[in-house]
Amino acid sequence: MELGTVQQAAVSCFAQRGFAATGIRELGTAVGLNSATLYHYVGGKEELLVGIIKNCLNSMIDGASQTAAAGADPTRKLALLVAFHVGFTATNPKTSRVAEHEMRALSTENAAQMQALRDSYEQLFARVLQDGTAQGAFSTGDLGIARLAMMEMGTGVSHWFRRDGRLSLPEVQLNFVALAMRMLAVSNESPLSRTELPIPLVIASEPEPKD
Amino acid sequence: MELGTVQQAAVSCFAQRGFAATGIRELGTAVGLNSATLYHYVGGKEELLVGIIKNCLNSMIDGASQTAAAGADPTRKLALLVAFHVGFTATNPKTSRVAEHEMRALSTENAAQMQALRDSYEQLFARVLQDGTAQGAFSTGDLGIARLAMMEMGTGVSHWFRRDGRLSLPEVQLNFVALAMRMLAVSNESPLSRTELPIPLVIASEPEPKD
Amino acid sequence: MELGTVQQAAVSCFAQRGFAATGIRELGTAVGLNSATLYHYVGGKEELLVGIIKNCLNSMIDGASQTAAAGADPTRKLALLVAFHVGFTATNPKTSRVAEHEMRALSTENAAQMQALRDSYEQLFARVLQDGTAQGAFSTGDLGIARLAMMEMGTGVSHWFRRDGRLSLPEVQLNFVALAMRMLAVSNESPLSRTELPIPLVIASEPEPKD
Amino acid sequence: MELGTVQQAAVSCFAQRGFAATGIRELGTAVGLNSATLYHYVGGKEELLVGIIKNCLNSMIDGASQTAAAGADPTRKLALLVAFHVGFTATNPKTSRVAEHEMRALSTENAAQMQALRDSYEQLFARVLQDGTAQGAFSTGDLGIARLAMMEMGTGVSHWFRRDGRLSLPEVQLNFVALAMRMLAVSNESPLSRTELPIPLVIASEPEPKD
DNA sequence: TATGAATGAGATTTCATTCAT
DNA sequence: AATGAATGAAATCTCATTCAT
Repeated sequence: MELGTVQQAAVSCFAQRGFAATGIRELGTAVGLNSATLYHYVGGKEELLVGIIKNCLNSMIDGASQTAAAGADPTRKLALLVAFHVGFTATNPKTSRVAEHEMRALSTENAAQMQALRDSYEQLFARVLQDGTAQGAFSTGDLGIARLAMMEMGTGVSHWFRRDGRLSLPEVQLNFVALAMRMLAVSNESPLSRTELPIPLVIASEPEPKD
Repeated sequence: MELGTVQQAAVSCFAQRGFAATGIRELGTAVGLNSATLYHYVGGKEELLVGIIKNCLNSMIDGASQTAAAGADPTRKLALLVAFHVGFTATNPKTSRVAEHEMRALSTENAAQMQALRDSYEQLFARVLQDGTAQGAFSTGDLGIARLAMMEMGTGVSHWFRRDGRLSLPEVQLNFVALAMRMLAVSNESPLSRTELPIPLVIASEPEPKD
Repeated sequence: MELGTVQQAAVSCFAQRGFAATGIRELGTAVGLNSATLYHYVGGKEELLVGIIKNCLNSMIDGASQTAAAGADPTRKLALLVAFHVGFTATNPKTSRVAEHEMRALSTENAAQMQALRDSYEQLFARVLQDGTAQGAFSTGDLGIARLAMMEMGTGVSHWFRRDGRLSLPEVQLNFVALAMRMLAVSNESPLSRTELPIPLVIASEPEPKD
Repeated sequence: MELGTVQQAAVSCFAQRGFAATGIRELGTAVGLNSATLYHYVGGKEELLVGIIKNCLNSMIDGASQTAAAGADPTRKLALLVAFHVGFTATNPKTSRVAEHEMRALSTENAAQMQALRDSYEQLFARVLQDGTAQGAFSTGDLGIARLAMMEMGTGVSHWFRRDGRLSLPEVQLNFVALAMRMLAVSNESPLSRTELPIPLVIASEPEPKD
């Protein structure tokens, strides 16, 4: 029995019913383990959640950092970030959702640590937007609103994207890049070709889509 | 003791801690009532939540319908809808959030009823988008994505808007209208003047911002 | 259902099996209450124990203070204290035992509070012994040892005294007074007549002897 | 890894927190062993306790028998027994305490066996007291009470004696002998010289004082 | 000799809810 | 309108113990 398996079951339940509404026995049943045995693998319900969120946010930070580094100018950097964000969210929808709105279930201490990670991630976007604005590449009414709107839009992908849906992931990514470019009044709507899109990875805690 | 007061306390707790993590005794304490007394006002924990969500969605549907009716063409209709959505969400942030993601806590039956209401609301947007596209007023990669992105963006407002923040509500509304127009390749970014913006109402279940 | 009844059941169990080995369900059964209902009366297992110990020690302090005040000189004061201590212990044997050696089960905070009370009680004896020694009324090898031995002796009564045993309580009290007098080299072995003995009270938490 | 080491750790925990409140994993940690490994050395939690108590009581019986045998008359025999009892208790305070009041944690069967051993030990004192009384060497109000008081007094030593305290062990022993002599109205308060005092041994299960 | 994995039973405590008053 | 008392069910977590390795 691997930790990832337990995390997958947990994410599956947490995403559907919520952390507080999910019992630890339920999780045990889901992975075929006695509830007491779960405590062998994870120290407790909160530790389990912390582990999931921490892994998720670290993957996001690492992935976004590396992706953005490949962009030569702010416009391309931002396009890559948007594509990454959408890609990650679409590829790890349940983990993303759990990482986003079960932070309130954490104790003060853990919540602070996780919030710091999330802030790091959002800073990656904020910095590129600032750089681009400073260089005159972007133009928008309010920079803060644009950033928030863009991130929220991408995050929302987790609610509706289906791997076998009408649009493929690259199509969705390109669509969002185009929306972002318009929001920032960039003339070239397609700074990225399809082959340049970052290819997202499935992280350990993401359950099979059917779960 | 009025029902609205109880709902406000409930929304305050549900928005912060979540429905499942909020105890009925906690709510009693919050409004200065014995937990048993709450059962005089609300039939139970789920009924309380249902009442809140139903009121909220009905207000949204009514408000959006009336607002959109005032628009002469699809472009103005959509602008009004976006402004309304942002306005409602910013004015009733906690109730909106609860209505959005505590639906999973409902029993199958209640969940279906509420989902039907939400679908009605989203249909208002979908119809205008379709009309406008048919008339050649809008142009975008994918209509479904554009709609989802627009709604998600607006919903996200509940997470960060503050009445005493850097931007006033009308400013935020106009900003979002502009973003939407760009997303749909409408040439006129400002189809609405500030005086034409719908003025949102605070609904009964929305607690004071400080709560 | 009264608090005293719950305390009696608790003391009965704690004295026999120990605090840690006694389940809260067991207590519920003993008083004919659902385990959840117990939390209506006592806030928790530890609060229950704290309540018992606090009552017991306060009764001891009050009783001993008042009793000693009736003695004119150190010799009579000490005789009265010994008689009181033996009387209290014999009358409330189970509560005494619980109050004595389940203090280790308390949290640091509660333990400190209770220890302070116990110290107050022991000070009553220490002060009289010092006064008597200063006045030349007592003579013994080591004052500290004499005090500890005397108290331990009296406490031990809880292990063997039976109300219907070979010796009546006044007889036991007089016996212990005599032992104490000898230990302190007081010439008069019987400074108290039988009618002067303090008559101990049964405190609320002490269960019926048969329990 | 030796059995004695495990017993020492166990006694240390049992004396401090009590048998029921001490986990077997806790013991494992204390001796640097996996909890499963403990089952190689001791058959289980109760067997561990039984082993400790049995060793302790056997040491007491053997030591007291041999010590008493060296006394020529009841007075000296009793003085030696008191000195031994105090010495043993002061030298093995934690094991003594555990052996005394964790017997209640044993199953009926084991409890009966251990009680039989304890009875043997107490009989050693009872017999000497009877002999001495028959010979007119002792005089006291009630023989049973005197015996119980004497033993309790000695047992209490485990609560306060410190090897580096104000009084050395021989001093304490002589003090208690004197108290006992007075309690029995023996004219010679010091039937034993300091060199005649029994020198107690540290038994295998007694942990280092600092533990 | 030593251990990680596993578990059934049971620990304390909280929950939403009902009901007599 | 309001509440204290009561409860069955379920929550999280710990326990002593076993067993394959």
